[in-house]
Amino acid sequence: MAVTIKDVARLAQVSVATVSRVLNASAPVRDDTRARVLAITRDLRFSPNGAARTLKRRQASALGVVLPDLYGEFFSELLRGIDLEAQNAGHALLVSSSHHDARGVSVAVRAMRGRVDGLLVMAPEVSAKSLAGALPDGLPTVTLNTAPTQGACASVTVDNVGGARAMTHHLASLGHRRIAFLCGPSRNADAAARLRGYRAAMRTAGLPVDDTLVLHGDFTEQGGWQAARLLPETSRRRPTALFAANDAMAVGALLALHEAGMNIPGDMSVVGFDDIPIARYVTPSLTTVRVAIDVLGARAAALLFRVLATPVRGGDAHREVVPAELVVRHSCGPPPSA
Amino acid sequence: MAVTIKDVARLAQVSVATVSRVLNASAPVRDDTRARVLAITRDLRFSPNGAARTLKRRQASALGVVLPDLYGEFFSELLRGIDLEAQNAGHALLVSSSHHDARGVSVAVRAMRGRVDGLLVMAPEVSAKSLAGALPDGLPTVTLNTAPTQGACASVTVDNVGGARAMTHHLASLGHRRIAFLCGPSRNADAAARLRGYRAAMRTAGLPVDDTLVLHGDFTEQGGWQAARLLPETSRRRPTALFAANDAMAVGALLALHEAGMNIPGDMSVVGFDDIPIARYVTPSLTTVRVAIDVLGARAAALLFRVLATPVRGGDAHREVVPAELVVRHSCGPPPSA
DNA sequence: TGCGCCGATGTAAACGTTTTCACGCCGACC
DNA sequence: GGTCGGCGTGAAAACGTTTACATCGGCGCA
Repeated sequence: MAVTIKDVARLAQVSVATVSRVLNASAPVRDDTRARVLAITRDLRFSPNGAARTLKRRQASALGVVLPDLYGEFFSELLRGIDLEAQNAGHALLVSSSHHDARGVSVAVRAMRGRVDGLLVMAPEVSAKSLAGALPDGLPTVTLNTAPTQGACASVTVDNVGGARAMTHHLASLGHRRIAFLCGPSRNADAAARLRGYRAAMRTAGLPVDDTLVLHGDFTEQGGWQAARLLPETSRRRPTALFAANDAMAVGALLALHEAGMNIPGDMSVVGFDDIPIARYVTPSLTTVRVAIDVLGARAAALLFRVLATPVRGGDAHREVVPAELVVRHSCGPPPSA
Repeated sequence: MAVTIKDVARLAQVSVATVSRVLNASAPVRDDTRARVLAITRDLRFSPNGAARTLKRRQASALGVVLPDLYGEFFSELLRGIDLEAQNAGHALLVSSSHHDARGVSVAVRAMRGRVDGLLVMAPEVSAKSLAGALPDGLPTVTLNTAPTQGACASVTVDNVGGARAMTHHLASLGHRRIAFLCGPSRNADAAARLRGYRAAMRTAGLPVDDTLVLHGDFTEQGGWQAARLLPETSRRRPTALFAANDAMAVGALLALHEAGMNIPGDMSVVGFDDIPIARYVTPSLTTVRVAIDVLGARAAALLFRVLATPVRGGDAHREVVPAELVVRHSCGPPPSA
């Protein structure tokens, strides 16, 4: 029913081989023959069947992108960065989201076999071990922001530790001594890394890491609101600064503290992580850590292409880290006692 | 090199046909045979080659998504809605963006032939005619928010006219008589429809549509800022309300008017369109028109599946409109004179 | 007992490309 | 003038599946 290379060949009175050669410029063809073939191709609006081409060439010109979710600006930016790089290389993107557990990732990945040349996998909530089990054997893969795999799998991560450390240091140097940290989901690798950075910086600054200073959150605005709501009622040992593990929670916290009649940053400093666009618009504007998410995506795609280009699948497990940079706005200041 | 169905067949001591039957449950197979095949499949971590499967089955279990861009929350939400619906139907998404002109759309679409079952195309800046030329013959397509095609092509659009009309009516009923409209890009179909809605409502309210009331913008925050900057200096015929064709521009305008020392909404009302998340967080929070973008995406995907399911390609050109709803916040009020 | 049917399996032909191999032709070289 | 090599082309074999068709044993039924 659909027009195939055979139809073109028949009408142009050449063999299918010649048509293929014309379309791919893969071998010399006489000028008049080429012209005839191209004319028919245009007339029939022929375009080669991607599946057949992929099958024969053993290369799909597509990258698989497996994401835990598609909600919010983070993924939008990530995808944009990836797309930019993929488009440059003439590759399409086969995306699949809502895969939170290893099983989900596994089925998504299996469905992609034979239709993509490589995989970009982001699964911050899946342990390294089960992820390794879910990934296929033959397919080059780059993991994004995932707990480090022992397997020989390239990866790109954000410098969560460095960013969190820089932020904590900043707060400490403003004079804060009791700095609370609002965690993300417990199994999330990003969240864990940020907590580590906070802890390390607190130690370096000679500040105690009291367990009551570490609050539990879930990366949602709602969660941030709930966690912060209880804060004003804390006794005199109340923290003077709140470091939320992501901006969404920081925004929620801002809201809660505001509702409780607190002055930010006068009574308490509140800071976040990610620098989502909203961070600039809340009042007071949010001090945070900027992650160039599109760069993260682009770097991951670029790395994947490099892996694809190297003929030998070296087990060197290339690892890249994209920097995270402190952005100081108006939601933090010196502690009230100072 | 990669493991194929033949390897499985050989090790399980059956024919490839039987393996296929087991994996697809397409014909009865004896229990012990099935068990043997499944065991080997697991052992070898076999998963069928998608390209081969697609080629033979003549169905890809994938949808093509062609977008003008990937920037910002709009596309993120759109994609999420589409993904939701596609995932339900067991389909993957092949996305391709940065196609602003008909040529770009054309190459993107051609690259997808044979790898997708249907197409979701969003190209608000491409005229109906050239879009029709770019779309392939055999591939079912649903256009999103695109100027109505005369071709028999299903489409889903946002009720831009209705939304703009509702907003204009709201402003008029607050007492505004000079309501300025900040346009989007000139060839953008959404922008054009919103302008039409504004004009219609002005007429209905018996208000004059002065040409000096219609400002040119480009849907960016920057553009909104520039357009609004000149506003305070306007003579006594200055508008008392500014209706921006999208939220990004409204936010820019808010900023510019603020910088010029104007009080919003005391001195001037500012409203937008889209209800992007930021709209809630700017001060004053932005009155706007809410478009459930994820619903738009989901509806489009659902419609495409329905088209795919109908065996006869009827030329009925199903058309769906998703409603747009007025959201009143704090950036608008009665005009200063009132 | 013979006929027909069904259930379980194998064989092989597609699907639409790309690519290897072979072939005929022409000009060049010894 | 025969051999050699490159250029343009066609025939056909892949690529990894699914599936129509064939085969074969066993069972029910007349």
